[in-house]
Amino acid sequence: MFKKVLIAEDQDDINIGLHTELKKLGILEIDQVKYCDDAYLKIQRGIFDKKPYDILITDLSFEADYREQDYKSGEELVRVLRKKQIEIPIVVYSVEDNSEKVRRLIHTYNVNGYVCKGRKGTKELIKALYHVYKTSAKYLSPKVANAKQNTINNDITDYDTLLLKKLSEGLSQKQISQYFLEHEIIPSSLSSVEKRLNKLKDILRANNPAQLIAIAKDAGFI
Amino acid sequence: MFKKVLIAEDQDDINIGLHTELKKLGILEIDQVKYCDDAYLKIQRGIFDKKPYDILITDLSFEADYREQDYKSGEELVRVLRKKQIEIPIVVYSVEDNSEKVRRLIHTYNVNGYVCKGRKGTKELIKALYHVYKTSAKYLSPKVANAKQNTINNDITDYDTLLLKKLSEGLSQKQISQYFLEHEIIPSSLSSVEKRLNKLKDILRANNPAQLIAIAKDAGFI
DNA sequence: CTTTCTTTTAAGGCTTACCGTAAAAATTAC
DNA sequence: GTAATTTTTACGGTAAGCCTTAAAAGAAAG
Repeated sequence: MFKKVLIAEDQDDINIGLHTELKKLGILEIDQVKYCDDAYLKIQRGIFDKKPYDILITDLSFEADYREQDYKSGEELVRVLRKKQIEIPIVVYSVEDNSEKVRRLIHTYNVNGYVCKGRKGTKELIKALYHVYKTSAKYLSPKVANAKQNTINNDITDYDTLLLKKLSEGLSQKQISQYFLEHEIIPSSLSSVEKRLNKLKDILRANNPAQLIAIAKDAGFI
Repeated sequence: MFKKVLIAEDQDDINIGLHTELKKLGILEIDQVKYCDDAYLKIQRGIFDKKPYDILITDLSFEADYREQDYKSGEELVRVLRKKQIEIPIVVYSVEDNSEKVRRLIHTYNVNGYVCKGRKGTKELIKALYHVYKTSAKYLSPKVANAKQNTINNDITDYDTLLLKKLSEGLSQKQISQYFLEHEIIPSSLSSVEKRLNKLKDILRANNPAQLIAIAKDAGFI
């Protein structure tokens, strides 16, 4: 099994829980950090000292506080690691279950596993660790197993989330069109904004902008 | 200190973490449930057996799964307990930090403490437990300490929240008026719905229904 | 009971959203 | 290069939301 593990997770109760469980697996070196910047530094340090971590377990969302951070989320941490060619095995451990995000992490950043926190989160995490240790295949929680296929992509794009965000900020469709024009985001015409919004209402089964925002908020797009 | 504690929390890693920490405090009987229904039954059973729990620590959000539940959230659990006159001390332990929800829990359901999960969540929870054990005052995490005042948002009535809810469900103003008429909620006219919505937009500083829903969601009214 | 005040309802013009159609521009295919 | 396809933009009519004014109904005061 892995011997030297780094956990990036800001919630302290989860840290205690994970520490308790991983110790039971016989993992001796378990380092835990509450900020992504610390994780990055520790990983770099490990490489420098020729004692690299065997695996990184990271959350996605980290609460912002007084400490200024370069990397504010697990995704940013993963991005910089891969960008710097640091090929440490990574398992993401998060409550998020948005397929698009999972797909991105798996395919773009080549993370080795994605485990959803929940009633059986730690059990699945342990399964994922064994899985990643033994095989080269990706481990995915049952909840997000469908994210493996990189094909079906009728999901929500960055353009869409920006659109929803602007709508939730009180801009009219006309104003959004104007905003897109000014910020050179294409398509920017009122018609296009309308069309996109229509598609979103179709996908999210909303009758009007108000319900659209309600659903988008609940689903976590904005 | 409390001797018999019940924890309602669905995430298993947090359960392990809390168990580890509370055991250190010398609490002998720590029961943990992953569903609100189970929490309710256990509390009832404790009273029936004349061995009631000293305190309930509960999360707010519970993930829905195959098991059908009567009480689907911590708030519903708290509501039914207070409705049945079960005056067990309660500390809510959640990631949510919106003041309106905290205010509602504190004032309407008379919970004894509200602790935000986070980097120092368990430490604060322990502080809250001591606080509730020793005093009759409410314990609030620093993040939500401002929720103590019950003054600010008294303008928003039950009528308003229903209105916002219906709006978020995709009903047009006309349909909401119709709904009110059918359910004998007064005022029900389209004009009145408009007027009230206008006032809400004024209070919550929203430009249009979409932003209104966004703000209401964030503030926890719906 | 009458007057006064507040709340509720009604009606108008005016703006924004919604929906279909179609032209213009950009991609892709040939 | 042209033709075909998709994407983006434009326009027009209907519905919904927005805003003001004012009448009708209810509640409070004399």
